[in-house]
Parts: sequence; C-alpha cells; structure tokens
Amino acid sequence: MTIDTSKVSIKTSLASCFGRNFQELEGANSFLEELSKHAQEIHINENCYIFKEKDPSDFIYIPISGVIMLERSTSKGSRHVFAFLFTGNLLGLSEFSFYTFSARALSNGTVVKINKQLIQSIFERYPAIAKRFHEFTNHVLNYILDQLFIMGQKSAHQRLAHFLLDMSNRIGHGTSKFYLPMSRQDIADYLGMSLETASRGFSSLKKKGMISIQNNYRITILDEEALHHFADD
Amino acid sequence: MTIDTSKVSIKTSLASCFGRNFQELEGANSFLEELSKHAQEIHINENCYIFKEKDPSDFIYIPISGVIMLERSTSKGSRHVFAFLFTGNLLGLSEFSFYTFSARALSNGTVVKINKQLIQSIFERYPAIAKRFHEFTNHVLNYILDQLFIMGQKSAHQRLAHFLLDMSNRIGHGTSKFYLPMSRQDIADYLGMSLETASRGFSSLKKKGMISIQNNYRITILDEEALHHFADD
DNA sequence: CGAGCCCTTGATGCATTTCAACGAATGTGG
DNA sequence: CCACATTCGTTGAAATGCATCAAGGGCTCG
Repeated sequence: MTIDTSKVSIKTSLASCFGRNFQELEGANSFLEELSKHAQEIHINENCYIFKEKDPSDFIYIPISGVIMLERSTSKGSRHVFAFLFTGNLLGLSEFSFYTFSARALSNGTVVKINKQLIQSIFERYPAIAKRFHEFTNHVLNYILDQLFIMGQKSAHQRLAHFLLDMSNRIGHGTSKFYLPMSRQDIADYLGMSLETASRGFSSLKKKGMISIQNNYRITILDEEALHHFADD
Repeated sequence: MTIDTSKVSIKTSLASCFGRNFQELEGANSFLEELSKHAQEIHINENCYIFKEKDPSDFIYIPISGVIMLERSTSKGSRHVFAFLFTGNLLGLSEFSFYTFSARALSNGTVVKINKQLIQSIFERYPAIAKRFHEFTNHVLNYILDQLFIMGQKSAHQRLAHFLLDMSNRIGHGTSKFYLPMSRQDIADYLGMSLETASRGFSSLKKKGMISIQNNYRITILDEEALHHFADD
C-alpha cells in the first residue's frame, strides 16, 4: 500500500509538480520519506472515478501516468469538463471539506494518494514546501483565468484552436504530432459547445490546412503559426 | 504615507479578507504593526488604474472602499472583465513577476498597498497568516471555477441572472435592493456577451417580474427564488 | 460480415451579435 | 431656464453562429 519514492516515474512526477530543484528545498527529503511511508500508489482503470463531487476531500492526488478529467454534472443531465490532468499536475487542491467536482480516469493509470493531514503537517514543519505548493496553486489560478478569458471572448472554433495548441504543449511537449486522450464529447464539454460544433471545428481547421487528422484521436499540427493566429484573432 | 491599522474601516477590511478571528492568529498583531509602518493607504479616483497589465507585480492591494474592476484587453480592441472587487476582497495574488490584467477603480475609493516582500517576510515568520492567505487564494480559485462553469454551460440571460444574484450577495449582503456600480458594457464584458444582449437580459428579467429597475443602476430583486430557478435552469 | 460506437456532415431553427435608430439622463453655454 | 450636445441604455431588424435534429460514414470487435 505504500509507495516507492525512489521510482523514477514518481520522482519525475513530484519534480514537475513542485519544480525543478525540488530536492534542494528544506524538508524535501523528509517529505519524500513520509510519502513513502504513508502515501499510496493507486492504479485506476479507464473510466473509473478517483473521487466524486461532494465526496469528503480528504486526499490530494498526483498523477503518475494516465490522463484524468475533472467534471461536474448539471441539474439537467449535461456535463461540464473543467480540466484534463497529466503527469506533473495535481488534483484536490480544494480547502473545502468536499470536492466540488468529480475526477475520472480517461485511461488506465496510476496516482499517488496523499492524506491532506499529512500534507498539512509537512507544510507546518517546512514552510519552503508549503510555499512551493502555493505557487503551484497560483499557476493553476492563472491557467483558469486564461481559460475564462477564452470562454468569454472567443468563438467556438477559436476555442478549439486554443485547446489543440494547449494539448500540443502539454501532451507532446510542443511536438506537432500527438494523441488526444479524450473524445469529441469530452472536448465539447470542456469548451462549452456541442459535440457537432467541436467536430465541425476539427474539419474546418483541417480544411484550412492548419491541422491534419490521421484518425479520430491522432492529430498533427501542420501550421502552428497560422493556428496561433487564428486562435488569437 | 503610512496607514492607521486602528481605523475601523481598515480593520474590517482585513478581517473580511483573513477571516473572522484574524486577530487571534499567531502573528496577527505583528502583521498589523508592520502594515501600519510600511503599508500605504492610497486614494484612487474613478476610472483610474491601480496597476496595468504587464506592470511588475510588486504590490498587493486590499480595497477599503470603492469598487475595483479587473480587466484585460484583447488584440482586437475588445475587453474582458475578470472580476469586480469590493471591500473584503484582495488583488494582486499573482506569484508571477507581472500582473496579467489591469485593475481599474469604478468609483473613488481607497486601497491599502502592501509590498509583496513585506507579505512574504510575514509569511515566513508566521505560517498561520500564510495559511489563511492561501485559504483565501483557494476560495478565489473555487469562485473562478464556478464562473467558468457558468460561462461554459449557461445562456446569456441565465448568466445575467447569476450575476445579479452574486451582486446582491456581495453588494447588498443579501438585500434585494442594491446599486450596481458598473455599466451595462462592463457587465457584458464580464459575462462574455454584447452590451445589447445584456440590456435585453435586464428587460427580459423585468418583464418576467423577477427584478425591477428603478434607474439604470438601481435594481431590486423581486422574486429571488424564481431568479435562482431561472439561473440554474 | 454485421453490430455498435464514435465521428462527420447536412438541414433547420433558435440564440446572440451586429447594425441602426430612438429614448432617457446629465451637463454646458447662451 | 431652455436649447443643445453627449453619454448611456433600450429596442427593432437583419445577419450570423451555434445547437439541435437527423442521416450517413468509418472504425473496431465480435
């Protein structure tokens, strides 16, 4: 049930959450040690929930592999997708006692599950770690602000262009060819549009020669500059 | 140039930022003392900027009186409004070295201007204060997530209904009659719609008997329950 | 080969934007 | 105190973007 913090996959995940020189921070080693004692490495199957909206938010999760989707369902059966999380992200930041959205695995994967009280006690002993963590929160905040900006200002097809550029950075680390781990419906629910509009967006960008579509999930960005230009209006 | 932390207005503003029993926190008094020595109370005139996008983000501001609007302008001359801030809010949370939006006063008012380094040094000495501050950040994050949800899922008139309910809570503290400090254009830019759509939204809600409009800026919520119901679909 | 799933495409209708005109409130100078 | 200009909000009509409804196409897996 415990984890092995010497594993490369876990180390890199932690490093990309907490920053490059994480190991040099005061308390970093104690933190890792406590994690290896008390944290759990959990495997999650495709389409299974890590937690659901209104569950008590007692844990924080760090994705090691796989893709996670944060979603909330509306009174009317429809669904909003808040985010797609990859290695190097972090979920369960909430200071509330309940989660305000659900977290679902889009693919088989593993996460490190950390008790919040453990995190809290580390923070109290090692302010440097706490500071890093809160810098992370701040980056999330800025990311969401950008998303809010895009949702408020851009047309459906522009939002899709933004999305593809973002995915290219986050999945392919900037490579033009990458594999989308989510369905058209997921993308539509993330960008606040219908499935059909999302699909038309793909077709339109393809016709404009900005992207090519090998198959439904495999995309290549052909003209990144044009895509950027289109996205930013 | 320094501030008087014994002033009731300043105390209540700090209390509503940092929570009810702020004074009981370890380090609260030192914090207040340092503020009275090093922070500044600044008067801002209507329509003047407190800071602009891309300015170095060296300060944090706490509104004491007046209303502040956070905005960002697009490449195409249009504008996005991120938030309206009142007493008890806080601006300049960013951990980046530059602000990612501008802050403009919608009315004459005063803010307390605090050097970030001062805040940082307080945080290092008094973790309890830091913790409170980061809880605050977390509330902001959740607020923005809700906003994102609304932007992605709701129709224009529903977004307006949400907005009015939010303003009723924040301005009138729940009273049904309140004064909107922003123009229709500001509201439209906040909710991602055209000025005309915002205006039609007001008319429509009025015709449905949910609100009444004394004059452009003075609004009464007549049927809060119906408004809630309409907003939530 | 056929079933089922997801994606695409077309046609239609509704929501929202855009363009344009009008109305209400405010301020200014005669 | 009254024309007049100015600013801001409302309303109408036309155009557009997007959702919805409906059908067809291409995978994948049995």
